[in-house]
Amino acid sequence: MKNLPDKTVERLSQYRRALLVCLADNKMHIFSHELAGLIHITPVQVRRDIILIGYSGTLRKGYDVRELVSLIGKIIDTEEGLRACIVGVGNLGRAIIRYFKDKRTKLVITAAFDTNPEKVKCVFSGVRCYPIEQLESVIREQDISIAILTVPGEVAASVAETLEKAGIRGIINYTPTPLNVSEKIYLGEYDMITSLEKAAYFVKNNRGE
Amino acid sequence: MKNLPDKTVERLSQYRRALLVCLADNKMHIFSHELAGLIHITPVQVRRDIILIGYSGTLRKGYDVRELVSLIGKIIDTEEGLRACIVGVGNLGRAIIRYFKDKRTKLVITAAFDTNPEKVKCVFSGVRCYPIEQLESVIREQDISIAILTVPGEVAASVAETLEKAGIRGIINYTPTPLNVSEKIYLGEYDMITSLEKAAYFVKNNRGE
DNA sequence: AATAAACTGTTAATGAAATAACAATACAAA
DNA sequence: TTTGTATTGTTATTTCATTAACAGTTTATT
Ligand SMILES: NC(=O)c1ccc[n+]([C@@H]2O[C@H](COP(=O)([O-])OP(=O)(O)OC[C@H]3O[C@@H](n4cnc5c(N)ncnc54)[C@H](O)[C@@H]3O)[C@@H](O)[C@H]2O)c1
Ligand SMILES: NC(=O)c1ccc[n+]([C@@H]2O[C@H](COP(=O)([O-])OP(=O)(O)OC[C@H]3O[C@@H](n4cnc5c(N)ncnc54)[C@H](O)[C@@H]3O)[C@@H](O)[C@H]2O)c1
Repeated sequence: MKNLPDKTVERLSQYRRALLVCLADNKMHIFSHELAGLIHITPVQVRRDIILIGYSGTLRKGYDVRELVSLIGKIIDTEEGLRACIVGVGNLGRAIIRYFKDKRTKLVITAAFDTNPEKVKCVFSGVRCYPIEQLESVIREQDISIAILTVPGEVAASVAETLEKAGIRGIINYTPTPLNVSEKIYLGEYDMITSLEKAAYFVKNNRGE
Repeated sequence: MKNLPDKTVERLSQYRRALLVCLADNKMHIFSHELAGLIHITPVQVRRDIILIGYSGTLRKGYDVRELVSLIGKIIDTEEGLRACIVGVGNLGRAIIRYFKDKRTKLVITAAFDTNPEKVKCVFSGVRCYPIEQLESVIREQDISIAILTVPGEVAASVAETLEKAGIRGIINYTPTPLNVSEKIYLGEYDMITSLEKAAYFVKNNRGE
């Protein structure tokens, strides 16, 4: 499959989240306008995305939810699954560990790291916390591809360097410190202040979404 | 000032974050390529954004950091400041409260809400937690414009409804439940699973950022 | 049958965002 | 001076994303 647009990839993830809720409700088919409504976009966009991934629905019946979920899985997930780790088990790190627990089978948080001796060896929502010194060895042993960075901002850069040496392939940075890593590594930076300031700007200017 | 593009608004927030670090380092001028490097974009884009907000630098000297910070403030912030609240003081809620503490003067978290009697009346990083029953009155009294939603997914929709009744103008939803609120209300939905799955997709396909 | 309604799928048009190309100018060095 | 260099600011172009328009199908209804 050719490279999908960035935005489509994001929406596929959202579609799947919504579709899994449908499945849980025993809803087996869904129309483009229903799916669109669930995530606040237009039906046309849903259909375009779906065409883009090479699926098609049946007229007057909509899309088969299970098939669509499975196809999105084929695109986003890997056969063998990917493993992720949390670096920095503070409030945010723990929140994320707990949130991910049992959410996905092909994308699992398998390890956490911290410097605090009290946290090391603890198990948080089923995830073992290792001392930061073992970061490299654990990442290699467990074949962890993605790291979620929730350490204090001051140490983010040095931790990122260690992650790079350990052969990590993607970093999600929740730290306020922007990182500089090799081009080869996928880097996602998320700062809640930006989210909130964006909201503030739109509220100030009386613009809805 | 005319309505700025969405993306520009986001970048302005990022610029300011970076610029504040510069100021703290006593760096008084900055070139477009320096600022660009700090947030991984191109110098041209920085210059375009800056032109868009009606500022101009001086040749061979770059942009005046303080002036730029102040101008971005004029755009994003309001004179009197905006207030925000946290609804749901769990791990995530506490992490956010702590993170925002003392970060901005014009955008402040002034209240938190929870149903848990043990949390009510507690003060988290300087922010008082009120019982959810007082949500409406506190929002009106303190003139809170933005709510950050970090309650369990199951109650998100009903809390959002209460927020709407209380006259909230923006909601930032970290809950996995997509919300349906009036068009008038700014709504930002952020799901970490989407961020992680996006990372997984790009890692799988060996594409960097 | 014929007609209407409800969808999907596709192509065309528009709009937004990013990039490229380059003109203009200040400063430094020769 | 003159020339070269670094940097901003502007316009043009390209790319990407969204929306609009509509053609085509299936089903239900008369
Ligand atoms: N992006 C956002 O929106 C957002 C929101 C909240 C917090 N944050 C940031 O996320 C980070 C974590 O926030 P928090 O509230 O959980 O902080 P926290 O202080 O509770 O947690 C940080 C954890 O990192 C550990 N740590 C310190 N140095 C370490 C190192 N070198 N290696 C490994 N672990 C180390 C600490 O022991 C602690 O457990 C901070 O940088 C904070 O600014 C970001
Ligand atoms: N978007 C993300 O990336 C992300 C990441 C982690 C967690 N989450 C979500 O954020 C939410 C909070 O996560 P958490 O780990 O902090 O959970 P948590 O269970 O620790 O916190 C939830 C808090 O909400 C309170 N609460 C429950 N019902 C309430 C109500 N009706 N009104 C007000 N408060 C109420 C609880 O008492 C608790 O304090 C969950 O929905 C979780 O799925 C999202």
